[in-house]
Amino acid sequence: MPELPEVETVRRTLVPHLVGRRIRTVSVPHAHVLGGASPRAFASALRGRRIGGLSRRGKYLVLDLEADGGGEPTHLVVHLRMTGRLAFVPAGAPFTPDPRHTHAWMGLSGGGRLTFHDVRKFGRLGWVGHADLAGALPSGRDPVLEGVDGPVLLRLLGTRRAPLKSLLLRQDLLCGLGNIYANEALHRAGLHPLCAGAGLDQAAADGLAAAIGGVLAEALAFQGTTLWDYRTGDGERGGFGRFLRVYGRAGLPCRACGTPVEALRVAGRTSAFCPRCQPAAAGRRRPPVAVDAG
DNA sequence: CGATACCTGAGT
DNA sequence: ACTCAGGTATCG
Ligand SMILES: [Zn+2]
Repeated sequence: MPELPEVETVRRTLVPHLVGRRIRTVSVPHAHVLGGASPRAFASALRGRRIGGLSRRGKYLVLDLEADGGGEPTHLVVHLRMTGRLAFVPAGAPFTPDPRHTHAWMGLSGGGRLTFHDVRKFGRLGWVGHADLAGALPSGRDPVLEGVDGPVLLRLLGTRRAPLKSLLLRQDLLCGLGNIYANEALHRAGLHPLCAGAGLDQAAADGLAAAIGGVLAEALAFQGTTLWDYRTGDGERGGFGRFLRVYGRAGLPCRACGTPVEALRVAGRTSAFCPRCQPAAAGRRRPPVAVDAG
C-alpha cells in the first residue's frame, strides 16, 4: 500500500500526536509482527521512553526514542509493506482492536494509543540501537530527503541493462518508489517501462528526475493514494488516486492523451503505460502534457 | 537478473 | 476456483 508519499503522510500526521509523549504500555498480541523477535524484549526496549521525533527513509518509518537513564537512543522501525496501517487513537476515543488484524499497540502518556493493523501480515515492527539504525534502512538515495536530478540518475541507472521499471523499484538505488509511482514517473517522463537504464541520455535523465520529483510532491500534497487499505495516521484516505495517469488504468484512456493504457508484466509486477506517450524502448521522448483528472 | 514465497480478501 | 493487489527477502 504505502510508497514514499503515503509513509511520509503517516509520519506527518502522527508527529503532532506522538512527539513528546512517553510510551507507557506495549501490547503485541500477534508476535509475527516482530519477525521472530521476542515481544518481552520489544516491550522492555520501548516502555518508558519518550518519543523525540519521527523520521522516514524510503518506505520505512522510524520513531526516535530518547535515551532512557543510562541507555542509548533507540529507534522503533516500521515497515507497512502492503496492507499495514499505523493509526493514532486519541484519549477517550473508543478503542476496539480487531482481534484478527490489530497486531500491536502502545499506550502513551496523555492517554492516546498508537495502533498497528495489517490484514496481510507482511508489515513489521522492530527496534535498533542508534548505531545500527543506518544499517536497518534502505541504502538508496531518498528522492525527497536528498533530491534527485539528471546527473544522479545517469550515474545510478545509466550503466545498467535492466528495464527502467525494474531499476526504479530497487530500493538500493532510489528508495521510496513502488509500483504506483514508478509507473507514473515513467509515464510523465515519456519513457517506456522496458527502456534500458543504459538507454537514458542526459535529457531523458533530466526528464525522469523531474517526473519523479513532481509526482512525489503532488501525491504528498494530496496525502498519498488510497486504493484500498492505506490511511493516514488520522485514519483519512489519500486523495491522489484521481490524478493517476496510467496506474490501474489498463484499457482506460491515458489521462494525458486519451489513448487506451496498456499493461505489461515486468519483474513480476504489472506495468501500466501509454503506447502513445511512452513509445517503445529507446531513450528520449518529449513528456506528455499534464491534464486534469476526469 | 526474474521467479517464488510470504498472507488475506475482493472480485470475476 | 481462480486472479489480482501498494513490498521485499530469498532463491536459482
Ligand atoms: Zn498517453
